[in-house]
Amino acid sequence: MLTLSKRVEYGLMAILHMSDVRAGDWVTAKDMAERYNIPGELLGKVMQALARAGLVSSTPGVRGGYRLNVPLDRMNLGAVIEAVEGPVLLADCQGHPDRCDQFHACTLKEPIQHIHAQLVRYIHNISLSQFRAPPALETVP
Amino acid sequence: MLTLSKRVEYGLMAILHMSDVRAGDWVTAKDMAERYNIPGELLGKVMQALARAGLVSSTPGVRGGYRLNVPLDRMNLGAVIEAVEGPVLLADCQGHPDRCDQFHACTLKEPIQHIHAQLVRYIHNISLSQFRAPPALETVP
DNA sequence: TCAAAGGCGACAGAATTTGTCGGGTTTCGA
DNA sequence: TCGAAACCCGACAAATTCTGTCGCCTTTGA
Repeated sequence: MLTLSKRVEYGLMAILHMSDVRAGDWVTAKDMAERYNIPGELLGKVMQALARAGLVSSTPGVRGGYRLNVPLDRMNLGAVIEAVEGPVLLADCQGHPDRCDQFHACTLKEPIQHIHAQLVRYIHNISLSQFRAPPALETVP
Repeated sequence: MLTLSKRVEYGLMAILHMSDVRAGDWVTAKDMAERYNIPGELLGKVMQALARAGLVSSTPGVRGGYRLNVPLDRMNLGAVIEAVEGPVLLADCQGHPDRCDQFHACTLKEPIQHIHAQLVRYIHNISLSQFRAPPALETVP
């Protein structure tokens, strides 16, 4: 709960990596997989998902690879999560209302939709540039 | 990802239920399980976790049960999640750094701690009174 | 024309979550 | 005083989800 999946982590690592490379250069999934010790085929799938969502561009062929399609500071955590895992659901009754044993007795349905909307907005406001900001300067009272 | 577990849902339903009952009345896990169609033993464990965290009081014995220990508007979502599932982790490398195949190559460690701290603060600011607020009045620009 | 790359679907293994069972301990009331 | 009803707790089985692997296809460029 509230834990990023491996796939999202891999996607974030790849995105950060690509943002370090000379703009316009193509980077292969294999390269990144080796560098970060990520299973190659899995990173491939994650990259394909990011490409489908338009966050990165891809080109096949022998000199192919991936590159960022959007500058880092215009990407956000919510977009990456949704690209890699599909829509965020706060409760799975939002996705599979049929498989919920609490159906009509449930007192959470409506409030969950409310909180869900807040949370989605929240994660879409977390810019990926925060992922390379200097360590948080916590305000200690 | 970002999905509330069944156990947290059950805990929330129980808390909302108890906040509806005359203050000071004891409610049994069995009663709530039947009313909301929740497996009894499971709800029992969830209630025990809430009790250990001090959110509810419990009393054994034939006229025993549970009751709220803290008024609804002073409870928050983060406290319930942590009571039921233990500490929130944004990445499981925070809990099991050993089992992370990316160890030193990982570029996410520090930023994740930063975002994690933000997120924990965020969910602790979601008051449970929001779970029975009227439907969200979205500000449409 | 061939090696190297992305694209995709199906599947096995691992891990987590959910639910069940059995046995305790405490309390109240008949 | 004794038993029913409740909380308490650990261990285990079942179900689900997540992770990782494999095979085959298409595209590109030297």
